[in-house]
Amino acid sequence: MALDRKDLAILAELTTNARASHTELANKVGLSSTALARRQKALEDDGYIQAYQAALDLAQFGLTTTVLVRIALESQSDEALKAFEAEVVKCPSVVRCFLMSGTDDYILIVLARDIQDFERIHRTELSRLPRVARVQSSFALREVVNRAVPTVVFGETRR
Amino acid sequence: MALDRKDLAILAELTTNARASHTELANKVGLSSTALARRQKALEDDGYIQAYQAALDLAQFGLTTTVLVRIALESQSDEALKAFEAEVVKCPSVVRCFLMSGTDDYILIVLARDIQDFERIHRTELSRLPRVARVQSSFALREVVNRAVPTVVFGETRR
DNA sequence: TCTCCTTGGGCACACCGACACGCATCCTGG
DNA sequence: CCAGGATGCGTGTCGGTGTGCCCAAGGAGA
Repeated sequence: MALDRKDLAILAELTTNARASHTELANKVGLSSTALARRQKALEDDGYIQAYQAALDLAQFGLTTTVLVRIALESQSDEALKAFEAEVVKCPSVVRCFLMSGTDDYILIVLARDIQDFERIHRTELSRLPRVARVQSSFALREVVNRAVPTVVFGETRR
Repeated sequence: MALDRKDLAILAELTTNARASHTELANKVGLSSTALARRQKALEDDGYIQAYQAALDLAQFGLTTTVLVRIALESQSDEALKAFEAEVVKCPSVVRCFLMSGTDDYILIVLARDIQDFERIHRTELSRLPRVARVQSSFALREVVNRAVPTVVFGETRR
């Protein structure tokens, strides 16, 4: 299935206003409400739209500190990876975890209230992860770009 | 303003089903639709809920490769930072960019179709960024955790 | 060239549900 | 005992959503 510009316009709008009604979207895209409803349903059924979710302001919850954590394991054996991953998914402050190529085995993104809070997270969550050989933390001083979807998606021109 | 468990339950549910109706949410949380409507509006007005957005399946768009890019600048002067940041926000394949403490100046998260596509991005987007001294790329082999909101948010117990 | 068929769009309508309001109740704290 | 805040119920109105039908455009085949 290929997407045309109107599909991309629908997706671009829904990534901003997920609760927009059919008529509302139809006006912005330049379609009738029924044609738009068909397209939107197709985008959902074909899996382009995974879900509709509320975006929370994490700063409002006091989570203003982002930390990148590099973790190297004692060994890269399959058993060690499985043991580590089974535990890291339980860490409540971890929002992302990548298994990486290169020297570092894993990279985590951790959200904390402040530096003191990260010390607590380091002690209660990270240091309890199994098979860890080395942990290296870097603090994010500022977030320059934060997009859910790369703009390249909406720039494609098919059809 | 403090949030109680019901507020957190509302937020937890809305981060999954942003289009849920008042009655639907009310049943899950254990409130009447009118009490829920008041709370939801308060959460929006107080800024806890920033927006409602559709989550796209980026793999459906062919973006299956995540790359972490470490960038060091020639100098950390304010002018160099500003020049770099003004350009990096224009890169269509960059989804996140942090100004970091420590040795690396910036860390980017880039989404690409595959390794060949990242070569193109490296050539057309990254290598054109100003004041760059060193670029180091690491490929994510797998995404172990990917959460929009840390689970710690919903575990708080106030009131 | 003509015709058939498919695909996508628009119009109209009817139904169902959501949303907002008013009011009574309850609980808690002063 | 009272006052304020929060809840729940009921109701009415409004809007969205889904359906059926028709139309236009384009492609395939005879």
